[in-house]
Amino acid sequence: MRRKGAEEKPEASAILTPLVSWFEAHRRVLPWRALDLDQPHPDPYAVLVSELMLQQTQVVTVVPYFERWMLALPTVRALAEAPEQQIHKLWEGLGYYRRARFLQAAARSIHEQGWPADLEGLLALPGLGPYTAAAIASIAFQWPEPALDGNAFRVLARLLGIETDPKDRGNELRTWLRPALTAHGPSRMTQALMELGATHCSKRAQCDSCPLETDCRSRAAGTVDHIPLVAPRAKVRSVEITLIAIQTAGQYLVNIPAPDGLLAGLWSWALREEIQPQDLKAAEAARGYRAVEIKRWKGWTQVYSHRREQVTPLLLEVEEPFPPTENQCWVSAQELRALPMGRRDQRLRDLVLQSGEDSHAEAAEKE
DNA sequence: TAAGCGTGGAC
DNA sequence: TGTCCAAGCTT
Repeated sequence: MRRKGAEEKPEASAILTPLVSWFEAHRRVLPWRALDLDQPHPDPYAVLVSELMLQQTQVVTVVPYFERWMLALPTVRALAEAPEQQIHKLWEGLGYYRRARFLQAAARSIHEQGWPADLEGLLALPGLGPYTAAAIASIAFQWPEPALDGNAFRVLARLLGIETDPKDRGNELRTWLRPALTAHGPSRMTQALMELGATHCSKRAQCDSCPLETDCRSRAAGTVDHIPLVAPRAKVRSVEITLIAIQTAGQYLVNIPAPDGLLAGLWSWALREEIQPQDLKAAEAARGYRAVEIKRWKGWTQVYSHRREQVTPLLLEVEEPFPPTENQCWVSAQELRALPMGRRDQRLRDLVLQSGEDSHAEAAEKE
């Protein structure tokens, strides 16, 4: 009896040959990408950094972060020895901030024990899952380990006409793909698949200029737009929050980073959930200080992966600093600027500091 | 196993 | 002012 699927597939190295020549003709220049894809990468650390940054993040977003990171922390050792505040500042705005800490933990492991000698060793590094470990194996070290990201799954599902969720067939697809890595070069083959998925074979496919068009089963069957099958997503919870900057005499009250949870490792403003701005004064008075509202800006919607916030930003002033709670402290404007914050809190920081500059300018004009 | 974890691009 | 998704991983 034939097992459905596996035996019916064409040989990978043959069917993917046009993809390789297309890639060599059209491949993008990326700051982490080696020129010679036949050799091990001259800087495996650059591959490690890029792959962590690229998790769930588009190339165009990563490029400037990668450039800054490599200038500031050009080696495994530099990263291993860097203060946590620095790595979060370099990561500020990129999202999924756990990745920055995982990256440093991985660098510390490599600094102490050297690079792993096999895929299993890479997989044991913090922050490296099946995709990232295989990507580093193939791109940095030329080991024939197929790296299947969303792009590769989409390309292969369409090429082979897989109408179920291709992520459920990862082992089978990796086994099928491995000979193509050996034949065409692990680094080249891995990057060619992802590059096609990111450019031509994206969600809205551009089949006319695809090097695999003639062999693509979903193209022949007219099912390109229905493949890959995607699992339904979880609902996003909506909350209303008031985001509060409290200032006095050039000092600002901020929350010290939490060790886990949303925006872990980042600084933030005081925040009241489900409290309407008009009720805020009473709420603040109950905490033992009297605040004067200086400014209230137009709100916005802050979207996270699993949470949606209606943000009302507010600037309050107190007459003198009061003792902060355990997880808060007062900082100067200069210190404030240096703190790593998520986008929501960056946004209020920009408003507050701009407001401060404006009032100074007004004061200067009146003199 | 399913939920938690950010942000911005493309439409 | 919405939806879908991106070079996914951890717990």
